[in-house]
Amino acid sequence: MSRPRITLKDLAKELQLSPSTISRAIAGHPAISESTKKKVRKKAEELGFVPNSIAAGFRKKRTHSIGVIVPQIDVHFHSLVISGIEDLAYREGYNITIFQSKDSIEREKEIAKILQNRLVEGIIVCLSNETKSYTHFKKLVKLGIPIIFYDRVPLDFQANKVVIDDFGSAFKATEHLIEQGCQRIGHIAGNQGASIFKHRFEGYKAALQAHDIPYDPNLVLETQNLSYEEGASCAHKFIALPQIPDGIFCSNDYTAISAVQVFQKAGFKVPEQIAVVGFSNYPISQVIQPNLTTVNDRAYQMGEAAAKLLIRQIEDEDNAIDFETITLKTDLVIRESSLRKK
Amino acid sequence: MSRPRITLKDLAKELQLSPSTISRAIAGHPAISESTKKKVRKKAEELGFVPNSIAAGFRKKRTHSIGVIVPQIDVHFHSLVISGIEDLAYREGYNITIFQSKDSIEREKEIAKILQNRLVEGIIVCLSNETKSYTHFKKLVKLGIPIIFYDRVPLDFQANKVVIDDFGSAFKATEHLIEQGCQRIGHIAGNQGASIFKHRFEGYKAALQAHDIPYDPNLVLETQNLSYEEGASCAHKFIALPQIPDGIFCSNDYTAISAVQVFQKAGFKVPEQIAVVGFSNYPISQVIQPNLTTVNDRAYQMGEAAAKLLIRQIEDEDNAIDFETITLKTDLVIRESSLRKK
DNA sequence: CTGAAAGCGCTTACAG
DNA sequence: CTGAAAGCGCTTACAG
Repeated sequence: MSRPRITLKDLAKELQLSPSTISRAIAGHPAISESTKKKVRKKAEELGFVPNSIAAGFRKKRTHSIGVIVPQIDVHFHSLVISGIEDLAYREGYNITIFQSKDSIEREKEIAKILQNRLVEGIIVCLSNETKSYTHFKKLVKLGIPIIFYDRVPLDFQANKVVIDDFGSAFKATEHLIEQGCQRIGHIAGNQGASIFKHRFEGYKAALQAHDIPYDPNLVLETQNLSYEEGASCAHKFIALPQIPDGIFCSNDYTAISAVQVFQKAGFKVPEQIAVVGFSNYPISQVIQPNLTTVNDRAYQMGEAAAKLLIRQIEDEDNAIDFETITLKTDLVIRESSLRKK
Repeated sequence: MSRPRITLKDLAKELQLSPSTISRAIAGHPAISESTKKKVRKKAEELGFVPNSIAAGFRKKRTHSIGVIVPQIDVHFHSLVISGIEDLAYREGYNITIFQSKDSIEREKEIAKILQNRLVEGIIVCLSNETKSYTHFKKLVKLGIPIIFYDRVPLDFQANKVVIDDFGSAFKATEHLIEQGCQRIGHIAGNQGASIFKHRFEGYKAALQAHDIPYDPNLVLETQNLSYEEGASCAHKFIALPQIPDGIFCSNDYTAISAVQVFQKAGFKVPEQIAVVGFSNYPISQVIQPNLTTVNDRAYQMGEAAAKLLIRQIEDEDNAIDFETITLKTDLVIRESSLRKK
């Protein structure tokens, strides 16, 4: 398909100048006279010269490429994060190369291996949910490639991380239910093996305590994946309790929405009889009836922050920066599903 | 950050062999003896040698990189397409570099300019909705870079395209409403400047005609962006008609969902009084009540098909392939919102 | 089976 | 202000 491309050398021959001069003229080097620059640019335009940035990058040992590893691109949270990464990277002159681990530790390891090859100057990762050890990433760090983790971050591993304040978000969400008059608040929890869900659970408990509401373990249901189906089954369990909760804090929007639907079908009014709060502010939360109160987890900003931090590390020549953890604030988006007082 | 990396030369010196031999041994060249290969691999492992694939790619004039330009990553349709592209590319040993045009023709042009630089071997594009002329892509084609368009594809421009059968999908969807007993079927249409929405409109009309139902222009409402808000306002207009439609075919799921909600709030039963069909099979369509009947537009398969076609073109050495258009089949996912007969 | 040499397309320290 | 030369880390046609 590709026909021979015009190179610096071709331009040089054509203009009776040295390749060095052409290179400098194209790059806008101050030592080159304006008249030469003009001549070179005109000829370059005429011949359709486009610098081969692979060659330049190879020479300068730069690719201006950032690797991104996500479990699954079409999960809305991740696509929003990627959008934030891309926007910031684009502004800063970097491009992003994306890989999906498909939540498989094997594939994540393969990808990590590929990325040893100098294709990217740094990496942004959300761990697969199978990942328990981080040796494949340690190898990359050892090779001098900076890595930023976001959302699902490694625990026992010194690294750069961007996370949200899960504890504080859960605290605020639960407190909001209390302020709406709820006294018996349930919690649909994510897998407690993951720190983010543990922190949310703890924020929930702390809010109860802060308001002198006794903690009742029967009101907390742990799920595997916070799936739509699990949300429904949790809701059925809540209904089957001797005394039904009057408020539910859910660790994501899917479970919150399916719980709302189960409650409604069973004849309970949301929010009047049971108020519900979700987590993540998925687009769907503003579409279902009633609109769902939820925590805006700032996925886009998380992507921006991760990219900004990574680029800073890449360009930090004297390697002065140690590891850094950025915690992003969230806000509670109050909608109809929890609003009893107007 | 980066410490000096081990190169072929280092390995060669260490093992008293020539760089050529090392290169061949690592690549598994058949001419090299097994014993040498074993020695080289052992030493490579020991010193942590990782081939610099940028250097190799530069030398071989290959990057194994595919560029993808989408309007917006966090639009579910596009993230699903990207997921399909990534999966296929990964299997074939390519990586994907992603850019967002943000539906801005300016940004799309900038990106096209960047991609002249030999970073990628081919490009997959969904046009920005501002794009009317294709000179920026023609330049890339002239440079020998293969391009595949998907979904929003250029009309008056010879190119490789992957699309779905919009006409046939709309026909099937409308016919389904007729089979459910609808006799007065409305249509919420997308911007008729876009071919995909025009084809859907035409499929709708053709189905009516095929079943001897007169076409009534009052039952067709054109929108700008098929937004949730526009869907609601269309629904209000339908309600205000002297005679309300008993079925609606919508060009996407957002408008379908908001229409359903407006109808329900106004006291109409869906599907009993008004049956509704959407388009795209967004995740939300299986969550809202009633579940939405919709056209599965095979976004993931579209990504796979585009990547497959592109890689074929990249690897088609003698440039034997002319332009190609792939039309994917869709299927109608029948759910509660249109199902009157059980 | 192994090696010496050339070269991919740039950039840049050095020299003038 | 411009040029000659070296080199980034590989691969490969050619030679033996």
